[in-house]
Amino acid sequence: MALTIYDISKKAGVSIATVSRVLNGSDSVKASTREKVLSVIEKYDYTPNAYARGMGLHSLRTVGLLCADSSDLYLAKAVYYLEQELHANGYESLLCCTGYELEDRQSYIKLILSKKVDSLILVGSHYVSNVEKENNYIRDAAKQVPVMLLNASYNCPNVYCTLCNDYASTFEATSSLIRAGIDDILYLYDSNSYSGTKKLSGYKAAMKSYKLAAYAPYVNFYDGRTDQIESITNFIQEIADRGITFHGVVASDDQLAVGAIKYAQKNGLRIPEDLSIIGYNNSMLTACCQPELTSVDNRLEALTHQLVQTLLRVLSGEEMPAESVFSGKLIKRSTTP
Amino acid sequence: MALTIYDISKKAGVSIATVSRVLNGSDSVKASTREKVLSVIEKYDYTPNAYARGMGLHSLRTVGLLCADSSDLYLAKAVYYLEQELHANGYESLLCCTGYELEDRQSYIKLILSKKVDSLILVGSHYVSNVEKENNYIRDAAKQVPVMLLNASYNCPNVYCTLCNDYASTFEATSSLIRAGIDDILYLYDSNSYSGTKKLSGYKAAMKSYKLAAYAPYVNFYDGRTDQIESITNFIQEIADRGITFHGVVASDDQLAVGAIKYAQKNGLRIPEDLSIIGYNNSMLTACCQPELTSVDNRLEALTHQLVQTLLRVLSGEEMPAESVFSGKLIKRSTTP
DNA sequence: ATAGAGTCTGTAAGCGCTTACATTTGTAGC
DNA sequence: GCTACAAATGTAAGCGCTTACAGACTCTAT
Repeated sequence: MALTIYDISKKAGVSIATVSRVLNGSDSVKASTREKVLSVIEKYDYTPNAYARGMGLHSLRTVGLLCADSSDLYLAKAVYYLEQELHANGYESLLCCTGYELEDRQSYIKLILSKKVDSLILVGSHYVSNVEKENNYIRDAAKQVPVMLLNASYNCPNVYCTLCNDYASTFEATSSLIRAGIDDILYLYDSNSYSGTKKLSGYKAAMKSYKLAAYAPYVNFYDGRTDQIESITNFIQEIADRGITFHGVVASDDQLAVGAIKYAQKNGLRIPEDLSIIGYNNSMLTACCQPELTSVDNRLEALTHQLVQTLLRVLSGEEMPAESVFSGKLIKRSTTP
Repeated sequence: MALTIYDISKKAGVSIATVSRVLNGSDSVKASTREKVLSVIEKYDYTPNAYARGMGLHSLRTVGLLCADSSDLYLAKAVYYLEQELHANGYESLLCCTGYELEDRQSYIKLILSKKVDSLILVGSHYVSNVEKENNYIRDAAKQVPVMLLNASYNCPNVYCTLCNDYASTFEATSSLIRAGIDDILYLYDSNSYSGTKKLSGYKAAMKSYKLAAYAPYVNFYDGRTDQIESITNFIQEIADRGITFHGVVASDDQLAVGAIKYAQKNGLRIPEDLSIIGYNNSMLTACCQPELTSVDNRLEALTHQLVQTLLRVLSGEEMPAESVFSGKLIKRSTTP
């Protein structure tokens, strides 16, 4: 059986309260006593039982990190930054990969709340649906702990949002192609999430402001199949085969954009002369393809940093703004003129 | 304040013991009583406090998942599979991104063990060093809980390893190029970890068995800088500029291989005629480049599945083999003849 | 010497649950 | 209707910790 605080107190010749105080860094312990206790703890390599501790402390400095799929390039990066930032501030992360189904995410949240996390971070805009009723689970969770949203916005007490202005970024990306003289621009997207919708509107608004016709087919490839890129390429091919012409592609995601690059290569189209392409997220994929991909950087590192800082302040009782919005920026590379 | 078992017992008109029995699925509760209790639980949306529970049960069904960098393509996928499989079996994952430094990983482990996880999973071969002393932390941790290694092998009581035969895979990959008539093959690697060393030996052995000279420069690019691919390309360029010739590249990682592809493209070399390239991990990058990358699939899904199954059995007291070794396979695409 | 004000430490009452054991209730056989 | 036994439920003692409160000690100012 592992050692308990009683064993340590006995060996150190003090009461358990004193040991507990040393453990919790209380300053009302005489230096010599502290030394003595610490040396015993050290000697026997004692680690306090976290269950018991959690009961007394009402906080184990743990937050639940929910993301749909931690193997997604973008989400993985977000999870990484968040975990690092949380750890640096003394918090640990309970990771949950909830998938994209509403029901799964609900059962996950229930479970995670039973572990008495201090907060819930929902990573990715998938967590906010356009169907209001489907967001009830957020509302419910927020009754118990502060809920932090990364890349999505939802107006509800005790919910804090940190996001990029995806509408503006996509508007700008689209406009940049139009200004370069391209007027038939396809918008590829694969998600009806909060930010997915914002991006789509940004594209549409840009086209409309130049009085151009919008065409935005929805690509339904959520699962992480290895042939995903090929599927995207085929999808675009079908569109072209239907006689729809386009000289520009704006995508809601770098992966979709890579699919477009491969489509162009398959058809002997020159990039960017015959087809200009813009991705989103500025991921490592931008450097893997040839030519290298122009993409929108949505400031993930800044977002995650801000999110954690907001969380820490909320947990310490400060009044904080419910929404922090950053601006993305277009990183020009070789797939655009 | 959240509801406790007392509130529920009161509302249901039974004792807390009965509620507890219902919660734990004891069969010594009358059906009608069970119904009554369950309906109250349902009505008030009660979730038991996991810490209090953990004290009684001596397990919170949580395992610590340590990986160096969850944003790494390969590790992220591993984390994803592991989390899914664990969750499906009623376990949750405490994620820790420890970075690549020994000290950080030690402090992380200490912390995570205090949270009384049921096991520790070390994701990635970085965790096993060739310097025996540096592996002491594994030994220590294994005294407290079973330690599972993914992609590495370490002989120690209470440590269980699930891995792919990287030596054989790299031997085979290298040999396949040699058999295709290429005799100046460069091996690119970026890690001196357990599996890194195995792969390197596989390459060397293959070259030696055909009496060819090996040349394996070490690429030191751990950090996730976005210009990583470019750095790799430059690195290879320098080698070529030094007058070293090579018509084949075997890499310990897809990303390194992509760097090689870009090097070829920059220098107008045809792939695979002038330069053949083989990657490792069979990641999504294989589909992002042009031509598509031949790569070694190291059976990640099978590995993670096996690892969790082994863990579950170990936790339930079964005697299990200390090592499970899978065979990788070469997935032929367009960067090889 | 002694009250008063610190400073340090100990005592004991929880925290919300599980579970051994005690008690009550139900059932069958007479 | 009573006994004997099984089934169902309740009582209460932990689990290992935190922390309010009380008590003991030290030091200063009188």
